Amino acid sequence: MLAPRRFEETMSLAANLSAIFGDAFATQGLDRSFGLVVVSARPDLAQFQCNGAMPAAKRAGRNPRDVAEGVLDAITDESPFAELSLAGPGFINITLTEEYLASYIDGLDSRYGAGLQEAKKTIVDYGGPNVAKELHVGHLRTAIIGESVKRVLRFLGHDVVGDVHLGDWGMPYGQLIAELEDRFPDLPYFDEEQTDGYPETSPVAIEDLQVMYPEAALRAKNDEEFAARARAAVVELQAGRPGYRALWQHMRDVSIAAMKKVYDRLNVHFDLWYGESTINHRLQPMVKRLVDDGYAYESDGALVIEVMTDEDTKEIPPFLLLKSDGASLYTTWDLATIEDRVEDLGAEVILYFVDVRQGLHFEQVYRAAYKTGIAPEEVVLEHAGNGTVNGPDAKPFRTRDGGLLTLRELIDMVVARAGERIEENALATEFGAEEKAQIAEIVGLAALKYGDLQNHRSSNYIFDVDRFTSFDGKTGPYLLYGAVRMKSILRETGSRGLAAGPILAPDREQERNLMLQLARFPEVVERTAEHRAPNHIAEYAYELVAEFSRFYEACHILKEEDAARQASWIGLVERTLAELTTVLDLLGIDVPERM
RNA sequence: GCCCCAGUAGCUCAGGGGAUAGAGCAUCGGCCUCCGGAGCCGGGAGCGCAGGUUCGAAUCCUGCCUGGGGCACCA
Repeated sequence: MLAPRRFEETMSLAANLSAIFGDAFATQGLDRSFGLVVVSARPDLAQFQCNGAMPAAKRAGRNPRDVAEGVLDAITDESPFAELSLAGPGFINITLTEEYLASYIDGLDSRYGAGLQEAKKTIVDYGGPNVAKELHVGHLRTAIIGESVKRVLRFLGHDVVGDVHLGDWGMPYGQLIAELEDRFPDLPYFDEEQTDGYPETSPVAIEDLQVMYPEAALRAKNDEEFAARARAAVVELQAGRPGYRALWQHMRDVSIAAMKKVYDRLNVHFDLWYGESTINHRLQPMVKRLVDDGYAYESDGALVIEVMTDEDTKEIPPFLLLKSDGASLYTTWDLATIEDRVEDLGAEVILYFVDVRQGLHFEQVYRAAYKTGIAPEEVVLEHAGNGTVNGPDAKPFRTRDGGLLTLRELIDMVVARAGERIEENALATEFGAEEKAQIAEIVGLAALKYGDLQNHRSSNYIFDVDRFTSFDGKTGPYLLYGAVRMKSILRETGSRGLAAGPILAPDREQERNLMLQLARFPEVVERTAEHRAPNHIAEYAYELVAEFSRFYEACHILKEEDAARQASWIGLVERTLAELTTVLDLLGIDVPERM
């Protein structure tokens, strides 16, 4: 079956054609959706194809070739088509006239044919870093995949809010408070008599926390007395003990400041810096209601919600609402966060860009949310899981000594390698050291992001700094090179007083293919949004640059003697650069002026 | 034990029930009077196994094999 599509919403080339064929199917008493036109799988035969005659015939109990004949006969306006033909069991092959294609490209605006979807209030939950711990490799994918999908959804007209959703409310902060109390017992935060007037500056820097946290965590593991104090500290923190809250606020502030530096470098920007603590005020009322309404019951001393239903053939463990000591935990917070997002933010769609290994957890949370009415049925809760960044051994990436690599170190590594590549290739030789460093930063980040985003979000991939920073092949640097070369051409034509003119009907294969490529953008963006998977648009970026390179090879703009043709080509370069820049921006990748 | 995900070219990965399964790297062979050769053109090479559904399956279903991951008081 064909998936139902609402192609009225866009003005894309394929959508225009789909509308024409949809009408033709409708005159045959068949569903319009069978008119879906897609890029041909056989470019040697046609540019586009419509396969709807086969499923339509099956449903109508007719012969597919007859249906296709009927559809072709029903097309009233054949002016866009250079050729329409029937092939095989019922494929309709479509080739456009050069004039129709050129006129379509000529009419493109800054949306490149993409329509706006019905706006949904969408919360994108990505990041999820823990306070007091430096960002590490594990935070890379969620950040850049979430950022890209956020941008894509926004481009398509959705009302999108990105939330970092900090891990800021669990055991680590009890452990840190207990650890700090041991080390600095005289600090005012630990004086139970004092309830305000705490210092404004933090007693600990982020570097202190990064050293202290692992030590405290280890201690809690081996020292039961310490662990008990840490647990007690969490309870008091969550209950609102002023000194603990003030200290916690310091830890949170210095952590966020450190994280922002890394996220800014990645071009990842959150609208909300909410965290688990944000919904603390909701916990007690929510739990009380869930108990009162009979959803939550006691099991082994803990409070749980049954989330398995009669239809389930598999085992789903109950949702843990409160621990047996009465404390809340991440499940509680995630549920209350849904309540918060629905009630306070008006969320219609909540997307979680979190490691795929959290799959069962989210399934439980979503089931609990729907069952209890915290999420109304029409609210979409979706876990867009991401895989891991692996080392050469195909296991999650580690440093040589087995430790976790911080995200900052990872970025530095790629940027340094990109800088070496620039030197090796004797590029940017005329630039000063500062500009070179800026270029290396942009190129390195493009290499890192494109190396990641070209993989499907849910698959693991092998991190290979040499491959990612290579200037050959399907890499970030190659894409930037393509964009920079376009800029270079436009600078050159501009300096010669040459301007863009109307797009003429293509008279070379490479010119036509570039136009056809430019026209594919809308469906790619929609597919990216639908699957919450930036690899589709990453693939498209490569195809676009590759198509441009062929055009560049075949159509020498400066040498072209026909002024109208030359102006048309300049216009084509302008449109290609503009679309590519948009595509790269949707991936969160910046383009330098020169490199 | 149960559940989830994956297995596609030598390597790293795409792939939307449709025709002849695509890229990049590597490899072999071509192309520099030319806007930036970081390029372009071409060759060889592949869907884990066995069934099933379908006019049509890498794609959907079942079983098996292999690998990774997850299974309430950590997040």
